[in-house]
Amino acid sequence: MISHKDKEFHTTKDLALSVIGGRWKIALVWALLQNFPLRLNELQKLFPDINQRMLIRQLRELEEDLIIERTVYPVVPPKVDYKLTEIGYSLEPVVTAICTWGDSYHDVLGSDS
Amino acid sequence: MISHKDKEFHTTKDLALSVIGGRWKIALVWALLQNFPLRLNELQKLFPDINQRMLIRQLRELEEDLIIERTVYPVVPPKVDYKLTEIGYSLEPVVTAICTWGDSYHDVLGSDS
DNA sequence: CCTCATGGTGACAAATATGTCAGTATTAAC
DNA sequence: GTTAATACTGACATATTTGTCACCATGAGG
Repeated sequence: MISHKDKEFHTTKDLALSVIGGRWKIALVWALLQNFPLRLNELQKLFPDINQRMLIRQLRELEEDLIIERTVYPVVPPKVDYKLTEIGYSLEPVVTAICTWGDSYHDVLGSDS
Repeated sequence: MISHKDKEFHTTKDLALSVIGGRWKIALVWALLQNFPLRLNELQKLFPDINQRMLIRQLRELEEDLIIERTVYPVVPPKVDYKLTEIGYSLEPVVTAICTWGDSYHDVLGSDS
């Protein structure tokens, strides 16, 4: 059994899904794969549909799961940025596979209705 | 906007996640990638932790999303089997990427505590 | 002092996803 | 007539995830 955050998983793919399964997580990882370090307000501009509270929560969870790294600069006004860790960066093939599949799935849906 | 089941998605990856995001869906697709057509009771044996109701619901959703195909044989006792459609089968790279990443993530977790 | 920018937090509400339990239909075999 | 196998369905309870709203702290610049 794999144990993580008080939950138990049978397989590593269940573990993987628990990490990347959040509503906005793949999107956040995707954004961070492209634009290296991003500040909170930059992320808010990239994802106007996520409210700030939710955005922060998803970022915190990704941080707990060691996918991203949060850096606080001791300046005023505050500056904090987020970037992928090594293991986070290694999600690239997953994100790519999902995007690629999503495109072809979208095509399939489009051509049968 | 991509519209599907009354929901709107900005990107195809959000669409993809809405299809494969269920608690057991990747696991089900993974099982069907390996053992071609599977009957309900075979799936129940493969996943003893999913209760029947939930299993059927996930299967129905995958069917609605055109990932799997359900075949009913007009015999008694009833026989029904499930197999991947072509677009469902094309999820293979996604499932593989998730499994591969899950393994390395598991290793990372293991070696830092 | 007042305002602004930035990056937050806490309490709570609503929505969605999961899980549990009991019940249904068919017909063949005993 | 009773049981057994298979594949379900409906009503409901619980858990988990997401969203909303109001609020806080800092220090610079006016």
